[in-house]
Amino acid sequence: MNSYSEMGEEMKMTMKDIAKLANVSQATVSRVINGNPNVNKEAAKRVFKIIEEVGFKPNRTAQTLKNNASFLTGVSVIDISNPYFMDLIEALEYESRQHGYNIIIHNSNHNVLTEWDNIQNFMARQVDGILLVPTTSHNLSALKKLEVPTVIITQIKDEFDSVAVSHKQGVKLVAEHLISQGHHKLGYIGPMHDERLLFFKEAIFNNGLCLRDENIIELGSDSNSQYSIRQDIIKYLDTHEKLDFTAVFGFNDVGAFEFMKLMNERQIKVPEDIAVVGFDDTILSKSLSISSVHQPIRDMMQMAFSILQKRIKGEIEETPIKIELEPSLIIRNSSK
Amino acid sequence: MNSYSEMGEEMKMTMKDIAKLANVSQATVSRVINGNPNVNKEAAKRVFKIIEEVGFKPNRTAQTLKNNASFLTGVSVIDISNPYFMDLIEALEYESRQHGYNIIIHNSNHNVLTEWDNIQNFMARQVDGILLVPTTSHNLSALKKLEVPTVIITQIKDEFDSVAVSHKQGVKLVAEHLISQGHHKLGYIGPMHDERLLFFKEAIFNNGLCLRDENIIELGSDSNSQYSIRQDIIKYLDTHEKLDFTAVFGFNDVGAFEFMKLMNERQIKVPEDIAVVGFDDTILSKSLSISSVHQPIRDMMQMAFSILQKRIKGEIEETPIKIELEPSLIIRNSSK
DNA sequence: CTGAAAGCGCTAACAA
DNA sequence: TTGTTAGCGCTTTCAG
Repeated sequence: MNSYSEMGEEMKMTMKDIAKLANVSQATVSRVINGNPNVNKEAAKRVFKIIEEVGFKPNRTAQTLKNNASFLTGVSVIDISNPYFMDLIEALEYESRQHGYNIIIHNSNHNVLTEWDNIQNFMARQVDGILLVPTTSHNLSALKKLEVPTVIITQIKDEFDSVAVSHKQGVKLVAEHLISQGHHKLGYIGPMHDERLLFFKEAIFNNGLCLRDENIIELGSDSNSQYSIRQDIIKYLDTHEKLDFTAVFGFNDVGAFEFMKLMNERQIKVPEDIAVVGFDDTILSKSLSISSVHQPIRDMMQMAFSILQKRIKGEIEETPIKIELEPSLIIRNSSK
Repeated sequence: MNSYSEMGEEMKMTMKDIAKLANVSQATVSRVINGNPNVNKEAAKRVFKIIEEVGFKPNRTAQTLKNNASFLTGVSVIDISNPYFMDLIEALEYESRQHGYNIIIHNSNHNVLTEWDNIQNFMARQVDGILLVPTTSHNLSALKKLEVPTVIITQIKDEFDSVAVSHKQGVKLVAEHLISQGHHKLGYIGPMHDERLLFFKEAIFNNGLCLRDENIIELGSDSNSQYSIRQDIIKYLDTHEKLDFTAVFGFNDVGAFEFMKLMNERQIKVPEDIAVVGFDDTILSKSLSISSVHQPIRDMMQMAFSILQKRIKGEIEETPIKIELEPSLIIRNSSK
């Protein structure tokens, strides 16, 4: 009976234990595991056999400490309950697995302080890189100083590698679609300071129309939970007896979705009375058949990860890489 | 001089650096950080100041190695694209953050091998514990041998701490609800081997009725993606000219949801022609107003995490803790 | 109160 | 082809 199985409670094996069992030095075990060719075939075979038998796995923590590489990536998103970011996470879990990486996921909840906490935690955990959906630009300069490989996702930010869809183009598609459907009075659901609002106004203006302030259903920019979005829309509806627009654009699917549900509840017909278009093309727009701007999430995350990898390996020059993909508009029942 | 400092990249600070700057030994820095009271107030203040100034964070990897505690938890779920598991992940991210833990999330994709990979990876990463939504019971005995603190979630498994909702009770609520609505011919959407099917049959039988085999829309048990579920349902619909049931129970929301959408597409009225009930009460059932069995996810994950913590600290006896919560049925338009 | 030193599990010179 | 050894950054005796 081997000494390792003598105890009822088997201790966690280390290379030292394997070495003893295989009658080699611990360094040789390390060599075998790391595929170093300068090892006697017989010895290697012995080592492999033992490893197999006892199910040994090298301690990644020790490797991280020694190699200064953790194969960990930190991911911070602004709202984990939004299906869009869930899709992002799904894609990232897949993508990182393909490359032997693991991810640590954090929700910043639209909170700048929490986001900074997240970043600090990533650093303490020795992540090799960070993928960030930033709350605002608030933490970016401090993050830059940390000099940790970082790719900003879903937004394009100065001085950072960034992968995103062109919001401007996506919003333009929405505006032109609605206008081409004969809508002249448009509305918007979303935060005031969002670039999608600016682009929407711009696109409308370029078509000889304009977006009236009264037709903006403002959402609080910090608390974008489904519940608070619903409340914000209700507040608007309660203070506006009659809606002065025939088509509305939700800056994201959650906004469009909640609006859609409220319309249903109030017996207002979509698209007959009001057309609705969302953004992100999540399960929300798919389920209620809401037109929405589609983002190629898989591609985006694949690119983001690939850039991050290159950055980690130092394979690319310092100038930030900006990738802006073209979105497409998926037209569904809510706007035709 | 290595390539990093040549490139002007500031090296990562260590306790040694802080010690030098504060004119104390590295051990003292460690004491200060860990709140050891036996440190000169002045010295401590100096150390704190430096730490603050340079933004030092102790290396968690080194701590893990030394302390044999990582404050990492491994989470493996069977289908990350299912909103139900996304809700689970959201709750776990929140819960673990509250306790200073981080989670590593893996998708096993209903694949036993992938699940075992995930577990191996968790071990290599030195997680303090594992939260597992098991694919099958296949890996459980091997997992047991690893002697790592583990809590099984969403299912109750022998020999393991488990936290779940009573599937039996949930399914019973569904059956009784449908029957009380006057439905005598019932259908089921889901895998053949799932316990929910057994419980459904049982509950129906206890009400003097039975579930006919022809009314089972079988879903492949290994590939539960939204797409394949849809395909399975389509296959059934294509081979059954007329549906011989007036109410159907989807073993999860994805099944109910896809069925619902197909009914809409084929102009079959819900609930007039067919009533639909799902399971999990996810955003899917909420969006299409499908009745569904609600699971108290936040509570479940809170309990699961709490048990895991106690297990990690060795605060509880060896006999597994089983927690089975009562589900509730949320009745919506799809069945009334 | 404080510093020196051992060691967590691993990798990578360096010798042999 | 091997073993010995020196750390990676940290915590914790053990002396002083």
